[in-house]
Amino acid sequence: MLASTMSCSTPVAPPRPASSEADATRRQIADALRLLNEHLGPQRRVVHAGDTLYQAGERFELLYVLNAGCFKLVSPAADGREQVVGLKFRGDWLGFDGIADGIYDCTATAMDTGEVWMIRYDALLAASAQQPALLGLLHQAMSRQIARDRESLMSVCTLPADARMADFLHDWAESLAERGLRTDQITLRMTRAEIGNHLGMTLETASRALSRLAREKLIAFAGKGRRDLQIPDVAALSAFVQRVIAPAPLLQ
Amino acid sequence: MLASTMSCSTPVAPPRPASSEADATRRQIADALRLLNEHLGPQRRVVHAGDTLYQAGERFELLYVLNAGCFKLVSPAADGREQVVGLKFRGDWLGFDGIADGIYDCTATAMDTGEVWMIRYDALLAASAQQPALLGLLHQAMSRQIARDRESLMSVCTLPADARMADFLHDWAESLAERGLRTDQITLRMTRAEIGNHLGMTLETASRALSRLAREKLIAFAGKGRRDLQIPDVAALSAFVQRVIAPAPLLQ
DNA sequence: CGTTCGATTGAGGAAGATCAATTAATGTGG
DNA sequence: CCACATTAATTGATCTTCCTCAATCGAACG
Repeated sequence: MLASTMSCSTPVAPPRPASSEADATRRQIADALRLLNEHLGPQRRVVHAGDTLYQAGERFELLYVLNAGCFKLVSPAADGREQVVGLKFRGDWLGFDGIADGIYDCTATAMDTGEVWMIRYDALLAASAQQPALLGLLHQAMSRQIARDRESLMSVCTLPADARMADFLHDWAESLAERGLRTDQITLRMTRAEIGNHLGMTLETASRALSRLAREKLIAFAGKGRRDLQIPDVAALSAFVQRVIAPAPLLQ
Repeated sequence: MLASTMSCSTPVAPPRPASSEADATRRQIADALRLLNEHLGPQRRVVHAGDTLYQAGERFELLYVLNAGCFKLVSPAADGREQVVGLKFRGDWLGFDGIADGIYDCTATAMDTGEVWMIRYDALLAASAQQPALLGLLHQAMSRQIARDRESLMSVCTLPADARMADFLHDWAESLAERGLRTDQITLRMTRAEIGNHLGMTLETASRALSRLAREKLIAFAGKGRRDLQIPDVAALSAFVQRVIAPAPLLQ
């Protein structure tokens, strides 16, 4: 299955025994996918970097569940502003924003080779009459998304640029870890401009933040370009965030 | 019914014929409440300013639908940070964040006298077997919330402080208008610190932003205190946002 | 009537945006 | 395969915005 050969980071066994929490998440994802597969036999679609699943403004019909690869969600405003509002990994659902008004309001673009399962919303509802657990999956995924979006908002609202970048990388690495992918070697498939946009800073500030984190050995650039990076210690990233928040815990 | 006597703004007929769009929203809300009432006969609860429906960390059991009044949602981070992640008005649902893990992860506090309907999540699911429209309501509300949260993120990420404040006031006014409440006289039931927190700025910056908007006649302070304010022209607020975004559309 | 809390306003400083130049990576046509 | 064009990333210099610190004012409350 594609899941084991595609992803944003090199998809081999995790470098260290995954925590039980990460294990739980991975099992949850596997169970969810199995359930969907058994009861809906969803149509598959292989995507390549740059492919879009749907565009803002299109009529909503399908939800997508990501089996491999990674996606970005870009939301356009009427006035031309664009915002990277989210990143999606294996097990994540896409398209919820279309349910309310029958129109997607962002664009989902693959950043990587991957595979998505297409779920007709009406078919899902119909099938969930027989199999209520399907509904549980949907609600859980939507609920999680709401919670995750709030964390993004908090990050942007309460952290300075460097910490925001650290928090972002931490989340990314954790998302990979939860899925059993290695986190010591990840590839950001976004430009500095896109990362900056997502984090509410300019591309220059994003670049500088990465440079500073590298200078402090919290990350390291692998490969030739500066898109592959290495996170020696994921926990050190959140420690950095904490340190920035805590004003002066020393001497007192 | 309480709906007609309580709200964040003086609850009389709208000052001008509501747009058909606002009408549609109002009808949608009324229909949704009727449906919930008929099929679930939800228990009611009257709340007063400061009451909480649930706290972050509590076990999830109930969803709430707001019939009157307004609420704020505050999300606490492990490290002590707090973020006002949303504001809720009549017709809005509260508690979605609890579905995924069975635990609420924010605190819902009334900012006003109001009435909420309590919906047992399991009862809702059970009832929706007979009445699929109930499920539609739930999904629509969750989907809308996801879309709205993204708009918040975009506002924080792309707008300078003044425009962010203008956008915030515009959204607030529009939320009231959609519900048939007057928008020319609204009461912000939050301190400057809370508003600033929600918008990712300090309380001083929030205060200055309000002062500047007042200086430009986009808002006016009513009453004696500075919590009641008047929005002579809601559209002018979004025009202001546009003006800030557009670099220099003149002469060229 | 004083106390307290919230709001406003000012002055100074710091974080981040903008402008600009340089370098590195990628792609293209010869 | 190389020269060249193009796009992304980095870094520096400057300027703006916003934060921080502080003082003052106003309203609400006991």
